Amino acid sequence: MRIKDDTKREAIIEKTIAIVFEQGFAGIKMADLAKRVGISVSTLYVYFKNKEDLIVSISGELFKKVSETSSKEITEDLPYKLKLKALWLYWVNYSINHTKESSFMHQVKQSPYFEKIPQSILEAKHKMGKDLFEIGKKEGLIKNMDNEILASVIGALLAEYVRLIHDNKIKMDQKNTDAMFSMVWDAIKN
Amino acid sequence: MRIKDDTKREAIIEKTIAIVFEQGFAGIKMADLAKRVGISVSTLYVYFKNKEDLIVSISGELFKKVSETSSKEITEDLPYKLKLKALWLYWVNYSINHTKESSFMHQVKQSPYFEKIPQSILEAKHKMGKDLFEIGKKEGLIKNMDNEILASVIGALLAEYVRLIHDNKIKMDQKNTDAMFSMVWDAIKN
Amino acid sequence: MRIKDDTKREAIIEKTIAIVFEQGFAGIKMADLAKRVGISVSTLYVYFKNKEDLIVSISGELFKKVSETSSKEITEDLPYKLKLKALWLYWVNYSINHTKESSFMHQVKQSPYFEKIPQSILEAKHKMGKDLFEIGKKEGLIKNMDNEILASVIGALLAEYVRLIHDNKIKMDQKNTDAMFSMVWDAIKN
Amino acid sequence: MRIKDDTKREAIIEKTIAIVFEQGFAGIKMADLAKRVGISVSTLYVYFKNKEDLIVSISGELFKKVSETSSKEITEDLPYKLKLKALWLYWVNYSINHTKESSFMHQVKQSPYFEKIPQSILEAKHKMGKDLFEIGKKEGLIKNMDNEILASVIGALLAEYVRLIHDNKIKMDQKNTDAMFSMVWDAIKN
DNA sequence: CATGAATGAGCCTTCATTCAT
DNA sequence: TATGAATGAAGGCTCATTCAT
Repeated sequence: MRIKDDTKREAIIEKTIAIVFEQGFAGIKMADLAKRVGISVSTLYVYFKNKEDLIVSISGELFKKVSETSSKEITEDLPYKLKLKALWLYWVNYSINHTKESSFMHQVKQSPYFEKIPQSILEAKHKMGKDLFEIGKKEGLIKNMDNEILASVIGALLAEYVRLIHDNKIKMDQKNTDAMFSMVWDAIKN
Repeated sequence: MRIKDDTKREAIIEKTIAIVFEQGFAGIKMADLAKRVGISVSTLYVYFKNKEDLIVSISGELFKKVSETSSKEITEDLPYKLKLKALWLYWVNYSINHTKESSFMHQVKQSPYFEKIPQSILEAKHKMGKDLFEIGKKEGLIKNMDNEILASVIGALLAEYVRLIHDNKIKMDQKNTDAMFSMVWDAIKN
Repeated sequence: MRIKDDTKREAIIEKTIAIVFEQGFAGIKMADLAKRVGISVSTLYVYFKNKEDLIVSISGELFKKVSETSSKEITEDLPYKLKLKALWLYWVNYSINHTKESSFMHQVKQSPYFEKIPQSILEAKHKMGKDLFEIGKKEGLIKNMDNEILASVIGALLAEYVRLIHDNKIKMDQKNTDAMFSMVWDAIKN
Repeated sequence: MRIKDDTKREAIIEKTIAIVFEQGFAGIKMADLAKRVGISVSTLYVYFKNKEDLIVSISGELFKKVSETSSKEITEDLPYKLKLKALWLYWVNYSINHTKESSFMHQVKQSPYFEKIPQSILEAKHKMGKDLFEIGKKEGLIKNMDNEILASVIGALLAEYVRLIHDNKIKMDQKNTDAMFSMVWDAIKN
């Protein structure tokens, strides 16, 4: 018996993300997806139980990967603000270079599928932010606000910056990036 | 002949907004909507040409109303920061008190329906922001950035605040509101 | 109380015929028709019981009028062939000058509505043809065939000629008309 | 995987033609059709893209088949008139034995679907007639008229004959067929 | 008589999912 | 595992006709 083809699974994921980027979740039609991947509809169901499983699985994997790699980006021996900026820059770069994946995650967050993602995966992401914010607050560098708020604010401004760049409203150069981060920093600094 | 009931149109709009709040645009089923309103499906088509017309019409009316009323909120004789804060507060209050409408508008912005809204309606909204920002920049009070960016940042933070409140992550009290606005102000101030 | 307006009835009939000419029977939408006439849908139902009644009534009136006027065209003191040609010319002219009415009658004949037309009206039409053919056959001028066949053949060639003219495949000039009639005559003459 | 059943496609076509024969194009209801064939409605859409595709495809196939087989009927070594008569007889027979298909083609010609039939298919049909008429005209046997007219006349008389037979107004025997063809011939001969 | 609102009954089409090989 | 066929369950929209003033 043939073994499930990992390449095929990757292809399905890639095309799904592409479709969501282009047309949103409502744009995922199992038949279209299969055609884009170059397999038959039924084969889709060999790799994913159903449409929801497809989306939730992809979401989980994306969130997991992002939180894993970004936690590695935290360079220990840097002043707090620069440490944050490094992370911020990493995120901006990731978002720009992985536009489709970012878009996917963003859309998932506002969709009913988000609740179906295993809590464990999301917690890892929260943990990292929590640690970082607690340090900043303890050192009196950033506002003493709920982590959720701080994360939201940073996330929102990040998303806006990326959106503006993607829509060609502004360029992503040193100046704009610095300006945008200074807004972020000014917003949360004490 | 039977008299056209203006209440009926209002009811359709109200229920539509409620559905979108609960289940997003994909949740609008003409049959369900009709049932909720207490009319027959075909009657829906007496008031709106089709589903798209329903959504776009409602969107247009919402944006129009919001830009009209909020422009009235700009109190002339107040220092710039307070003027902005007053407007910000108005928006926060509007968003909180009109959660569903806000959610509707937010969702429209990210949907393909947004492009179908008559340009004239959206321009009015842009105009107000533009005027306000130009003054602030001329007086050297806020960062000399593209209006689009400033509006995005303020909008994003506003949306986040409202979302946090709605999700019961934080309370909407004087302290939090002030803190949030200070983040906004710090982000854009010079 | 206002009296049923004969002008209005005529207008309905005229517009119905126009619609059928442009889009066939399937193209008759009561709402469209009303709009074209400039009255409300319900008013349509004041003048005609329903859609079928509308079509059947119009058909009946058209067939009646045509058989009445064309029977007047039979000039008594002419040789048989010329008598027939005169009638043929009258029909051709009528068809050309009343393209829409002709088209309507033609379409009715092939529709289920045809059977609903009162037999009495159609008989008058048959009678005229019958008389004419009987004379021709008695005098040995035309083929001794069933009247139905003769009428069909003449009618078919007439319709074709009119169609060709209407589609601009040929012009309606003396030459073509003569040629066409000679085909008719050659076809049925003894 | 289940094997696609060619019989099924044929069945759909057959039932469609039957419906059109009985009730015209307006009588085609996808649900009824599916029930007649004994499949589900959605299966219909596996074989044909939509209703229009169903009708146009069937039309195309019918016209193609007819023009192919009838062109084979032209026996080379026969005097012109007899060659024409052979073809005419073939058509009459075809029309009688394929009443429903003939009716379908006749109705398509007068419907908006006709324009959707690939030009290439129709051209083959035209070509055959053209060749035949040109020979006749060159030899001075038939009237020097536009091919379109000649074809129309023959077609119209053919259709009438078939209609009369089908409606039981006359029988299809040697005598009537000969008489009818003699009308055709007399109409077009020089 | 005149009318605009209201509606029920249909009809076409889409699509995720399952079947059967 | 892989697949094309098959389908049930919707969902959007149309339209002739009736209602109520």
